[in-house]
Amino acid sequence: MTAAPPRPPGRRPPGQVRSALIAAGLDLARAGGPDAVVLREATRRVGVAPNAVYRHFADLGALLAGVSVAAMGELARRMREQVAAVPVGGDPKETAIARLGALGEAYIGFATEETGLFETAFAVPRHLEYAAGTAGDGPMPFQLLGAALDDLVAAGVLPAGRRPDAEYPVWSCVHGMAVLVTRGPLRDMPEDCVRHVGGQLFAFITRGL
Amino acid sequence: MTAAPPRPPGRRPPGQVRSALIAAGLDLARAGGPDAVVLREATRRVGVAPNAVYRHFADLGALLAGVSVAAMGELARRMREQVAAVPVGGDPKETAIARLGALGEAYIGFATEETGLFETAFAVPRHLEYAAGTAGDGPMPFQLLGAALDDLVAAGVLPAGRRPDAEYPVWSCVHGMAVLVTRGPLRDMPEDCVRHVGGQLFAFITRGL
DNA sequence: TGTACATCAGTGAACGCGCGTTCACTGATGTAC
DNA sequence: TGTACATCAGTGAACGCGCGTTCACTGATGTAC
Repeated sequence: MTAAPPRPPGRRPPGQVRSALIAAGLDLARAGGPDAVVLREATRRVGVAPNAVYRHFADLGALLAGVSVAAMGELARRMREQVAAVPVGGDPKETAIARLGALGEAYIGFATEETGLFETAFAVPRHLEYAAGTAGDGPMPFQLLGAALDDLVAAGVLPAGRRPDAEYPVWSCVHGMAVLVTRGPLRDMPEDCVRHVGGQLFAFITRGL
Repeated sequence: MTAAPPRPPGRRPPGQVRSALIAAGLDLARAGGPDAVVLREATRRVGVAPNAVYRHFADLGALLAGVSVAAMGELARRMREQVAAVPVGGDPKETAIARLGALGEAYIGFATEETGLFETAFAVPRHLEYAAGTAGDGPMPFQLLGAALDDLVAAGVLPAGRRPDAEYPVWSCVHGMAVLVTRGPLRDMPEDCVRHVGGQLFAFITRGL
């Protein structure tokens, strides 16, 4: 687990060590959450001396921040995928609602299946990236939710007067359930029960909008 | 910060060291969350040798669990207080709704003002205590929410058919907002903005019920 | 009432651990003349 | 085209730190006879 394939010491192609450190950090985060992202272990996995990190990051915090952003990008990627899989061409109202549901399912699915990454994504304050939108190769979760809500308004499901700041209640619901179910008191609720509660939550949200 | 008043070494009244360790752990948790609950620092504050802990707890995990339960009890106490402050005798519907609002406000207030304790309360899985109800000197948060929902049914606000498991969506909403606002991406949202979003969330919940 | 003894909450000293970080260095790469 | 030199990504060794835990101990408290 701690050994990297034996590598001749020396210089690597530019940028490779940096991205390898992020990747190793992601693996550590996947397995153990943000606290498991540890400088020395990351360097061991990359096959590099511990202090080599400082050529690419100011300190451990900077590395962790990079890992956190990557984890958030991974969540966003998954949300984008799942929303893109919603069939188009049917009733616009139903399509818009289904898109919102797909976002929520992706969010909770990611939290459930990749709990360590999920935690890591929220472990470091990265206000700028979240607000500005694209930290990866596409819109981030908050923007995706905003777009889905705009669709709901366009489809006539959500009254325009309730649109402003509607992100927050919806996000709160879904994030709260994700946290309660993965790290909170509901953490070992059986899976079908989680599914049931998830469906209930979705009904609750659509009523609330 | 690390010094305790000089104390003659030796035996203390029974149970005192144990509760002092929990109290010291709570102080550490208050200031720095669950990761700050550290065995040696707790013993320093109590004025006792580090290994004295093992007379009262199996290990650090057991101490942390005790601190966690105490923190959860503190949250519950605050919720009970705030719900008891809701004036009675008016319209039963409005009273029942106001009680639910008081619970939510207490929850988010606690998360905001005592973020370290809030995190610590949820840091350790204590399924038994949560499920069984009273870990402190009164009902725990989950039971309080259940009672408030029962009141809503009795007052005719919440249709009885939607009562079963209604705890989960509501809890998710409130918990999610508490997390997002204290440790999540919204962590340094200005206070009046948080208040606004909180009100919006409450409206969202009452619509959803 | 007095005495022997078990219990038990405390002590001091030490253990090994893995961590983040700093230092002075080396040697390859790329650039200026 | 060749040579001197700056840049920079890597190295090995060491630093101090605070942690959780274990060990053999001591001395007061409470109990049995």
